Amino acid sequence: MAAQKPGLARGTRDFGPVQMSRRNYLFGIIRAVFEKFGFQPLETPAIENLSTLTGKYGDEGDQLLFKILNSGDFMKNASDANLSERNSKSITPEISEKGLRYDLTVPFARYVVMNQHLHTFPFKRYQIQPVWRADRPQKGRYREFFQCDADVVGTNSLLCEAEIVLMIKEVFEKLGLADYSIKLNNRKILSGIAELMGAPGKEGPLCVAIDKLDKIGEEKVFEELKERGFGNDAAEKLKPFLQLSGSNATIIAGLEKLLAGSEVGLLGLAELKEVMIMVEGFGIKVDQLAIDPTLARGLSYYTGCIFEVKPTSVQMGSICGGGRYDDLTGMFGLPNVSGVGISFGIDRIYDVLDELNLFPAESVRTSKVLIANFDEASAMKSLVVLSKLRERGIAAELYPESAKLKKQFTYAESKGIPYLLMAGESEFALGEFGLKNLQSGEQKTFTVDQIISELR
RNA sequence: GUGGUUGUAGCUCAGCUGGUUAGAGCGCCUGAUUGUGGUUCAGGAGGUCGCCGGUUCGAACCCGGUCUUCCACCCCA
Repeated sequence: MAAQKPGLARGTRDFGPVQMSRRNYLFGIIRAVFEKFGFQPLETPAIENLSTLTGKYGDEGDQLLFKILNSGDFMKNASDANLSERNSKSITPEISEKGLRYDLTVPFARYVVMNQHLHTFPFKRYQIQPVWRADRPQKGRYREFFQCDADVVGTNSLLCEAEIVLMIKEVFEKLGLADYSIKLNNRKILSGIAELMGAPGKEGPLCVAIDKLDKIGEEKVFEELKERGFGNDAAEKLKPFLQLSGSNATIIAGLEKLLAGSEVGLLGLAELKEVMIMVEGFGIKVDQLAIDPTLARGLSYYTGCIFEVKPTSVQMGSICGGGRYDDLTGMFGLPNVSGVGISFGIDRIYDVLDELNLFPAESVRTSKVLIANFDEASAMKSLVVLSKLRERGIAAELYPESAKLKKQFTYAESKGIPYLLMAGESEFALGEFGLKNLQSGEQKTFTVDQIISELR
């Protein structure tokens, strides 16, 4: 039988030792920051009931859900009508009731509602797990990728928003990434703009259109708005908003005037101002933070502040995003619990750091020393040495065969092991061993105890 | 989901208007060097040209389908 050719499912990747070392380095930094801000870990299943997932991400999102075929004879419940019409959309609920999670926020909301009794509010959790989207893959866009989320539910305090900004700053500072911007806006401001344009409640289409601003330009945005049913004077009303620029203070002052006729809009602005004041209150300057009233991104469940982080020196989509959602737990029967959160897209951050060569060399984990294997008897005696090294916390390994030294050297080098220990017959006779630094080529003779203090 | 694009050795890529045994560099393996790698030299292995089908006397090359990659749209981390 011909062997089948191995391959990966579209949009998925394997992560080798080097990649995993770097990914763990990223996870470690993000986790440490989350914990420092008082967030506690949580994990939820990869698989959720489709009823939990659908209707939370908008029509587009629903389309991108990976659905799981029912176990067993999944066709027995499929209706003849849908079968003969080959109607995929209406037959889906008949043959699939589970799906892969699309993000971590909705499963979190589900968890909160199911476990209200366990937690006192506000509840702060972080969650680092993969999510799946049946999107068409591109650079920085995968079908399986990890999100690193931190969310607070059960408080309306804008302190949470301010702390999110600080966490973003700290994570990227620790990663050595300086070229990025944190864009901040508020859904209520967008609602206000829609209201002033004479199309209250239509912030959805408005968002979609103005989000394309830097791609297609003002004129095309206006055209699109017209197509989507905005009135003729809508464009004129929108223009001044699009032209706002300058410092955050200038933009706030501008918004103050422009939004004067909209109660929601002013509410959103007040929230923005408070977040800015709180960030300032921490005594930390966040130069990357920029208020952008045209920032429209975010899933459909956002209702207040929205965030987006983009690298500025690398061609890449957002590497971090989030916002406040007032009604998510309400969809599962627990109303009046507001939440706000942030999600770091580790796979994109990885690509950005890789492109900018920002991974420290030490981020690759490997043994500190390789004990050369000269012959069976010496190898046997090396085992005690190996134990002693490991007892003292030194990652060490013995080459498993008495291969040629050249081969053992090559092995150590390719694995990035910095030291090679010569442990043959004569060394054991003397009780002293040659320790060679593979990078410098320098070799010195030590007793086992000296080796330990040398390598620690 | 729509339109386009890519696919040749482990890696980066050549391969003329279809014409015999498909090449290079790097890497890998062996030896020079029976216990000291990274340099040098000598040799060697490795490809059903993404997959399936079609046209043709003959296909890596042309055509169709499919998968994959990347790009645009859509949306997003």
